[in-house]
Amino acid sequence: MLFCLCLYNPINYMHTLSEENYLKCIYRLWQDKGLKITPTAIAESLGNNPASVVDMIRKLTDKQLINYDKKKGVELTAQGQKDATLIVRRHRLWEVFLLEKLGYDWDEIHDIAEEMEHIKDASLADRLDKFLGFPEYDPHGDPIPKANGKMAKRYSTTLADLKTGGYCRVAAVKDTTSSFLQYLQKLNISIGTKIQLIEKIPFDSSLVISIDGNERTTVSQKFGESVLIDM
Amino acid sequence: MLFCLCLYNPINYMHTLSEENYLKCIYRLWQDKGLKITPTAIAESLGNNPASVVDMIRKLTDKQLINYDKKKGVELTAQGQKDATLIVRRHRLWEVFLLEKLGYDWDEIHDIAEEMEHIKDASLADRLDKFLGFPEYDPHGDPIPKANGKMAKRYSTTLADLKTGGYCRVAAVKDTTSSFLQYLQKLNISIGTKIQLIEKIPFDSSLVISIDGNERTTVSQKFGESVLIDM
DNA sequence: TAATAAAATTAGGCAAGACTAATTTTATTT
DNA sequence: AAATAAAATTAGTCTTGCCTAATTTTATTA
Repeated sequence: MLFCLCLYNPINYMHTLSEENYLKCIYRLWQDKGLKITPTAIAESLGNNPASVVDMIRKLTDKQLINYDKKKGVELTAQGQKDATLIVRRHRLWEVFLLEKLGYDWDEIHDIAEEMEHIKDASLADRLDKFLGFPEYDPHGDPIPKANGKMAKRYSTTLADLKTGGYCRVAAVKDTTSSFLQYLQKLNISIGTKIQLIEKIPFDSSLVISIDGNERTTVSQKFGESVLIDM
Repeated sequence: MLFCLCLYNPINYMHTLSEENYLKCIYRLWQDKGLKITPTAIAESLGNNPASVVDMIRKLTDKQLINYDKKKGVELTAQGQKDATLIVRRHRLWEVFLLEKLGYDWDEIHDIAEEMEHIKDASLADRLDKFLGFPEYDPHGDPIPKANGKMAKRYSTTLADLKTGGYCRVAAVKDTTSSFLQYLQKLNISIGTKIQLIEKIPFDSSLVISIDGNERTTVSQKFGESVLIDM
């Protein structure tokens, strides 16, 4: 009887804090680029040692949340995708709550949501979603996965991809560090801000832009690659 | 210079999950009764082994959050009281949020708040407090500590203390297990419900009561001792 | 007061999840 | 293809926070 249970319910739905953070990290790497997800990439992303990552890869493989193949790298299983999506859903919903309901600033919410996303209750995300009015995007412009796992369009074109003279609107940000978000605030850029690319400096790919039709400002290539746009 | 830092800033404001749970437990034992707080009492309350408690007593003593004396038992230092009060404040505020904003039932909120109380952000409790309209009591009738540490009256008289024929109103509950709260709901008892004690059975101290003027019901002594009243 | 019971403590161990150092495997150059 | 560099892996260690078992201390009772 116990054997049957093991056969048909092989998934352990409770994950540790650490497991959840690895899952989320793998999910993010998978979404960000189509690249192979290596232990080194995960280690860099989490600020951990590759040796620790190898340990966790074994653990998550045993729990059937990922598959690991030296050639293909790490891949989320269907269950792993589901679980990671739920964590991301909770994270983004809490960000909306913190900004809209508690009045936090743009640059403060990420770190707090980083803790709140791990609160485990079967109906919490759905209740919060309803309470917030089923938002489609979080304050950084990232789409919030729905209860069924589906989500709105993810923006992938960056300001650095815009061609000279072109116009765009800021759709999302690729970086959630407070240093970047505070810089954006200083430049008066938020989600929806209209930007024109005036010139691209060949030497270092710096961008000369006009924010909301105002005077020109120069920003770095790194900056341009961190701003996702809608054309 | 480092030495100076140690001298004047001896308190470590970041506590682990486990440390916070011990602090909260000690705080509760201290509030519940004026009894000596022994390692065994803490162990029972947390469901841990006394040997583990002794380890943590050493750790919390080193962090200057408690004092331990074999004669007097465990006592919270001023800092320990402050930190424990903040955890309790967060717990009770989240309970209000979960019930009022997310529509959870009375018996579901305690366990979730048990996780949420550990979210660390300097202004979170104060923002949540404001968002909720500065509630005085949580859904179980426990007073919510204010930002300054002060709090409204705690009820201490129980239904079992009421004298025969006397009337009271339910002010709070001493037990937050879902089995107890579901039983209360079944009996149609909530905070504010008017109860009359009709008779006390000498044999086992069972109580014959009338809820909201309705027909008589008999409840156990254990039940009576878990209901806090306002006379 | 001596005997017994209960509580507190010490000693040693275990699992999780991180680390370093050493080694093996894979990729990249020359 | 051989040499070198980089990545992956293994082995062993550390800390936290728990455990059990054994021992010591304190309380209780005959």
